[in-house]
Amino acid sequence: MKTKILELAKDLIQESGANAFSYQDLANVLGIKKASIHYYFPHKDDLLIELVEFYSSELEKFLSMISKTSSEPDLEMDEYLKMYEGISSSENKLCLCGILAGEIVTLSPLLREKINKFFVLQETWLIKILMEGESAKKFNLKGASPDSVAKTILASLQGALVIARSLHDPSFFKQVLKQVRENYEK
Amino acid sequence: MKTKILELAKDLIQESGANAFSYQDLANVLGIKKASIHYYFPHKDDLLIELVEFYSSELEKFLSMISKTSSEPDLEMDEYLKMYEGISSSENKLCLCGILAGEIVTLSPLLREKINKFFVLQETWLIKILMEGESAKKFNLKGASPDSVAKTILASLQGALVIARSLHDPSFFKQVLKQVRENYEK
DNA sequence: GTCTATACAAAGATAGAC
DNA sequence: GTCTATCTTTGTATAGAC
Repeated sequence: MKTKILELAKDLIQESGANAFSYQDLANVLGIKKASIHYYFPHKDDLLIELVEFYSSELEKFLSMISKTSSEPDLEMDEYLKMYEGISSSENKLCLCGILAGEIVTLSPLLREKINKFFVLQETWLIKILMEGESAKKFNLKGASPDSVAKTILASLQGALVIARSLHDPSFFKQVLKQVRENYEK
Repeated sequence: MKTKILELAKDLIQESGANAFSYQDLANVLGIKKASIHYYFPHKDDLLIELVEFYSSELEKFLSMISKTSSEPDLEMDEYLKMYEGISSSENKLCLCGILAGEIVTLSPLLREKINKFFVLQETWLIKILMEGESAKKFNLKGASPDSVAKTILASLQGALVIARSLHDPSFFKQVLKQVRENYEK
């Protein structure tokens, strides 16, 4: 049940954010009473923290899976971008940490840290891949630092998710994605 | 007083979002009772709609002011990007419509339309400037369409605002900004 | 582990006095 | 226009029975 709660909370928050979703929403879908959810997560913050940890560990697994499956930087980057495409094509959802970052001011200090680690994790991974791709002559950063390009890719993807969803325009995301590749492709 | 309410609501929402701010918050700062705010804006949605209209008209004025002051596309673009830098350097704030877009699922249909018009307004302006810059041989879009580049600039800036604020790292925004220029500079 | 019941606070909103 | 007072609903949370 604990896992079911986390999975559902993830979906609901990716749609509405942390402030607009409630234990009642969870209870309605799961067919239990909201008091029962407090058994697993006494405070909402407990749930949010565990959720971000869960989400981050999923990402971590995904990123290391990529590196094992395909050893070519360009293919690894493709897999990474495909992950974002998946979020964009799932109706009405954003990246969990992207939507939470928009609410960051209203969240607890510990939760903020966890969210920030999520971004740093991606940035670090991107830098690594970009450097590998450059060394292997697969990428061309056109004089920019891997650091700058990594940050820009991350920002573009997160921003594109938000705007594309708002506009109900999946092609918005796709166009940005295509343009993002220009930052590192030869 | 109506203007004061709008100005304050703008600040509060740019920090916390529409769902996490209340009439009580406004009343506390303005030194009046929350019932008094209902006199100006019977429903919260009324306030939000008028606020987005207000914010969009400010943007519209700003964009046409740019075009009158400096007639060079590259300088106009600089002014536009400076506006975003201003948001990023104002502690804890995002673009009003950026933060609302993150909450879009929880907002009224009319409000959604207004928010979307805000993005379209910027995109349209960016396309125009990019095309002018290309014609004047000031910009180089490297084979990409003005449309794609405009969407990417918009997404990058909005995403960078969110992440930079979350990380408490103004340099994150600055690095992305520098990289964004690579999309159109010669 | 899930329930009922309940406490407590906050939010959006309205009525009517001044 | 602003106030007091009040209503209604919702959200977070806890106590204690089963």
